[in-house]
Amino acid sequence: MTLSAVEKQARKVQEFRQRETNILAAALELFLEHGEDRVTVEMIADHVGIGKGTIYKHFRSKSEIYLRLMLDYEKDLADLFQSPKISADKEALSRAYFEFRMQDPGKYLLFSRLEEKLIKASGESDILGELHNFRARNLESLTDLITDRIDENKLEDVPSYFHYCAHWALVHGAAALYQSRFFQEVIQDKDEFFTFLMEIGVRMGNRGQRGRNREEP
Amino acid sequence: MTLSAVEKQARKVQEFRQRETNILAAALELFLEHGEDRVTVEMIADHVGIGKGTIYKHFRSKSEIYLRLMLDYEKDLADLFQSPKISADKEALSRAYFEFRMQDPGKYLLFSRLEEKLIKASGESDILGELHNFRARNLESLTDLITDRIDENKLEDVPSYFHYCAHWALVHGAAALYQSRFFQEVIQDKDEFFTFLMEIGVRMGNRGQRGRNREEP
Amino acid sequence: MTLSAVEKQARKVQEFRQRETNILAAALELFLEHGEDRVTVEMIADHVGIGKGTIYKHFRSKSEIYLRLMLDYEKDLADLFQSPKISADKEALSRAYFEFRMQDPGKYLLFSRLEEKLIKASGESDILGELHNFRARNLESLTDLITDRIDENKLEDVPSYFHYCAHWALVHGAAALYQSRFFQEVIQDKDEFFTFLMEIGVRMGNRGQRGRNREEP
Amino acid sequence: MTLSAVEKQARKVQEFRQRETNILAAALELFLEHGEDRVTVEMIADHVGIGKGTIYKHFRSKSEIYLRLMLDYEKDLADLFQSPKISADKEALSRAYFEFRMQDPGKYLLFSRLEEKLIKASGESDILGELHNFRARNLESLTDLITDRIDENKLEDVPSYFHYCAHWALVHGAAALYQSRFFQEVIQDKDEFFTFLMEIGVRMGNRGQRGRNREEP
DNA sequence: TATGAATGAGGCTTCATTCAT
DNA sequence: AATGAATGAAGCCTCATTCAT
Repeated sequence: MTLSAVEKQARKVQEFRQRETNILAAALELFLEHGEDRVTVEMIADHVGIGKGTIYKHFRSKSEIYLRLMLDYEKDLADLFQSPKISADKEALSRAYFEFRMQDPGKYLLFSRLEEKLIKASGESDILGELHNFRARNLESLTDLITDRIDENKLEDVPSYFHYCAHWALVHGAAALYQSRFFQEVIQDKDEFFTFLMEIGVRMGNRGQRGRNREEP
Repeated sequence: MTLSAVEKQARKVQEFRQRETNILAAALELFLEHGEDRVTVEMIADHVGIGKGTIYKHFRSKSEIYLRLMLDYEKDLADLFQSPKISADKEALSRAYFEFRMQDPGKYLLFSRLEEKLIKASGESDILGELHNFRARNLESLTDLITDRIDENKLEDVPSYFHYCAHWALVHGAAALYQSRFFQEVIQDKDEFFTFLMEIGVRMGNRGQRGRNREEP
Repeated sequence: MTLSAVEKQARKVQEFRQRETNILAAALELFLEHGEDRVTVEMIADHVGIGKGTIYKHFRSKSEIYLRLMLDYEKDLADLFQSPKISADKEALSRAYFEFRMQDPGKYLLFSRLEEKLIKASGESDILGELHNFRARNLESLTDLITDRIDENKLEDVPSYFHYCAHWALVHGAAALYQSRFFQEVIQDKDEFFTFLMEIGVRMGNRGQRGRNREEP
Repeated sequence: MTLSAVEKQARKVQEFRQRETNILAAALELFLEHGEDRVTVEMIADHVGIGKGTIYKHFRSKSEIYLRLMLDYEKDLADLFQSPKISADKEALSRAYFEFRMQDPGKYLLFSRLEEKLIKASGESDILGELHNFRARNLESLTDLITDRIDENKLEDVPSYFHYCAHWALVHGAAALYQSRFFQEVIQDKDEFFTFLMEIGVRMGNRGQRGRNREEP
């Protein structure tokens, strides 16, 4: 009987967590579909099938939903950076990073936008501290990887952040391109094009040849 | 006297036009400073020193201000593409484009954001048609330029939009990078870095060498 | 014709001011009737016959309505203190002050409550500064009056604020008593009683006789 | 075993009562610190260390907590009125009453506020009946005391409620004065001042001398 | 044409109270 | 009896847009 009580308690907690997950999922879905500004807290609640007030048991404000979503996404990215398979291989990592962002460019850009928004709204307060710490840690491991490659003369000898920032820029732009209504009509062969773009990204900053062209005589 | 009446009329028209310019300038300034969502029509009017209603004599809605601003910016870009000096030289054009966007990344990203917003808000209606037509025309001339270079074996033989889209992506990412609060702390030598990035952009997609390659014979 | 334009403008301003007055009057009436917490901004608007938003053209927040009401009331009181007839006669002033507060005890207590509320809500910010300055100025003139009377040996020789604070306390209590549902049933002859109380207030702190006892040998 | 069951039952009841006391104490503390409007039922529960729902096993509503608190306070006052030592001596009683209210003016005013609030909120329903009965009983004994003193020619010959109501007013005002942010800066010597005020209260309404009169032979 | 007062839909958030476990 | 998650009414405030002058 005591066990059953414990079980019940556990189930309750479980359900509560599940609800949080549901809220986040619903919010994300709606944000992606309509844009975060056109999604109200009430819409999210309705979409989950709960009351408006319940959302505020889980999140202090709409902004906190933004934040949680961003954090979760950044954590997923961290897993990538820590994955033993690829975290040691600069090219593999480049590709994995590219693919991570591009597997849902809308999501990536959503978070990009949210970050700006939160920064603007929060004035000086350091709401995004945790997020930025996270990201900084991700980049640290990169620095090592890049420094090694520079020492091996494979990468151009510039500050290591040149390399990863350049890569970040290309990937970010790729996502924006992917989402752009205008370019959607221009880019007829998406797969081919983004493969092309990814290869540029992978080789970008290589010594003696910036780009992916190894078979040069 | 009739002349004076004509003159008066002309002055009036002149003033009216000037006011429009002022509104746009004020709007742009405020959007950049506070973010478009936190700028009200009233703020714009106050900043120009006119009444709120007057703005609606010039623009049907706040969105139309967005649109006009975007259009004007795109026109400036068109001037670049038509400039005889650089429109024939792919590298020069690349650089000029990069610099055009990066001379005020905040502005560029503002319009990027506004475009998304308008698309989301307008549903299916084709508000941005004019803008997109404009842009398409700009790209057309590019296509020729690129095709020629491909024929000369200078550029990789892929559809020409591969080239300019890749370039667009990099530039877009560069702007985002420039504006990012997080990366502002990472990138210590902005000038150097963005020169590095521009050079990547300029050579990107070149045959036999993707990127800039100094030690090439 | 120019005149008529000017007149129109003046009338507009006049109407705008009138509306503000109406809002304040409506707010006061409703606050007194239902208690400030049970009165919504919408109720006030409805009572005036205007839209909710209009209220916010005149006042930044509900609190600012509180504040304006309090300030207006305090100004009325200031007129009393500056009135040449009574401002020189301590007893007359006492009576006038008593009567001022007691002519609408509910109003007085409303403002008393609002003051507490604003202080609690505003944390450290000095919203009530203007109000308190006002009041302080009112008290200054009192200090002189009282000092004189002390020198004439008419009032007990204690710090002058002893006198006016004691008086304040009695008047405040009188107002509370007047409004109290419980004491409304106890006090059968209101006029007589409050006259009695006022006389106590007037003589309070007199030398050799605290109270209104004239028939002392 | 039966005994133990009885004991258990007794302990349960005991604990239940204790919890009620705790709730009331926590509520009072929080109301005093933050103001009753800014204290939620949840805050009270947290402060006691129990669940929010439990509070509703003890009190039907938040208002009922108000009521119980007020009643308890009024009971404490009743003890004073019934205390044999002072209940026979009008002056001692005056002082004791003054001190009772002034030993925690914030508490006194809190209940004063709550009473108004409940009256306003309850419309016509007689929620405060019990409280008022209580209070009326307290005053009855006073009436006798005062009547005696009037017969002895010590107090002015006015309805006895004149005397105690006047006193009530002064004490109430004293409490308000004590709590007032504005007067806190004015009154530099609190102890001295409130002693002064109390003495006024004690002698108030005395025959031939209203107030304390030191130079009496 | 210029104005700016008026509007009211709509968004976010709070919190007393309920109720299933 | 105890719990605390869920609820939704209700309140405050914003702001794009309209319209009478």
